[in-house]
Amino acid sequence: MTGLNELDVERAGRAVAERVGARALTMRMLAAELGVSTMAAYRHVVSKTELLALIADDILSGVTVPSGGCGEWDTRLEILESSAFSQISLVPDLWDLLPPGRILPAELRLNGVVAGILLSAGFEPLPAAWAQEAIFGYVFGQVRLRMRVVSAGLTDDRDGHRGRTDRAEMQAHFLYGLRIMLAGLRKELEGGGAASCEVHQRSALPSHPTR
Amino acid sequence: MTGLNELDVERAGRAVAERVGARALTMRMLAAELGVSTMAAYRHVVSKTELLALIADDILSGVTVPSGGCGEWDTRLEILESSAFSQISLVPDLWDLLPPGRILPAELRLNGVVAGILLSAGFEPLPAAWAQEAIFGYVFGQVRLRMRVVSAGLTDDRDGHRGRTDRAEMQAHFLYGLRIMLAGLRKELEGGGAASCEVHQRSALPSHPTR
DNA sequence: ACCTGAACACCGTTCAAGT
DNA sequence: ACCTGAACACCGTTCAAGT
Repeated sequence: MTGLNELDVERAGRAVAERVGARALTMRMLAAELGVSTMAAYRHVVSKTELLALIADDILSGVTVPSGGCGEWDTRLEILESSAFSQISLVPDLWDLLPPGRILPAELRLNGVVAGILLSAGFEPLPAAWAQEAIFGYVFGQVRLRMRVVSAGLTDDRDGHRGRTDRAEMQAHFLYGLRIMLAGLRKELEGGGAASCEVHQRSALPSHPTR
Repeated sequence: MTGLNELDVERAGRAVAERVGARALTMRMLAAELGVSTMAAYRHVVSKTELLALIADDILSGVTVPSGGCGEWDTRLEILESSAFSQISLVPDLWDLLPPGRILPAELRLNGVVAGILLSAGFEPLPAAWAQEAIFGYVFGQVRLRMRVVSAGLTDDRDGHRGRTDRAEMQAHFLYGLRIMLAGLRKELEGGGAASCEVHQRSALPSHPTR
């Protein structure tokens, strides 16, 4: 046929990464998946790091963006962030290996959507940006925590459907915390900015370990 | 002298990791820091992974645990988690490289403290556990986000104290989201469990990317 | 233009020696 | 018991050839 193209490489990379995790993914593995020599992929992606960025962008593009008339702002955020959580969970380790200081196009788009939802809810621009980062931080942190927990609890793995139960439980835990956060945001919206006061008060937090 | 011991190795490892990050830390670098051959450290730590676990445990041991009479439950949580945030931020990449499914002793201890604070606040055991995981997830997620942002914004780095400003701003953003979360928890405590309802309702979340 | 195979500069770690 | 130096099995990637 007419040879590889970037999409082939990205798809194969994503497939392998979903199976074994982004950390274990190897350029040689990728080549084997494509049935091609080790260096062939480099004709279409400049580096492994860049390949991972492509995959991550693709995965974030799969996040469900709720339409405007899809309920209150908090329901819309819940839909979006739940989808983000399950999408991000698809490829283990991927978000540990992304090039630092690099914002993916899909990430930017999602940030815009979330900011829009928060603004429509009545937040001022600055608090909206903070809230958006707080939520995103929560999502990423939960993905990380879940990975660690899942790895830890493989003892009762006798029947095959334990993994399924775990996924549902993961989602439940994630949703619990997300709703806590949304409740806090709702309160912030009504009560008027209790969270942002006195941020500069405690300038020197204890950063010296006791050892 | 009487040679190396585990503490020497851990301290040198931590020092190097704080400078260059846990990802860039190399066993050969560590040896150079210790003024010793590449393999010498292996007499005292079984692997690089285990060394990182030691460092991480040490760092978490430095988290400030507020004493019982130190204000309301939410103030105590704020103190503890702020300290956790700044401690965890000390060594870049460390929490990306920790052995999966491994709970550190210091982590266990902190979990216990947080759980105790939540129980004393009036949470039932199960919601307390969920809330604790939600908070921890947030903390880890913020550390990750901050690393990415700091790396991204190195353009206006002309005067030397830009890093300081960033650190303060990081803390401010972190605190904002944490207080949102605490406000949500307070509401949960009063209003009675709106967050945990209907977690099994939406069994199949959209996990198929549009591509 | 696209692919290959050998090679390079790393890495964590094993192993046989040295003291 | 502790340390060393060479070596091994990987990695991502460069480079000179091949078609």
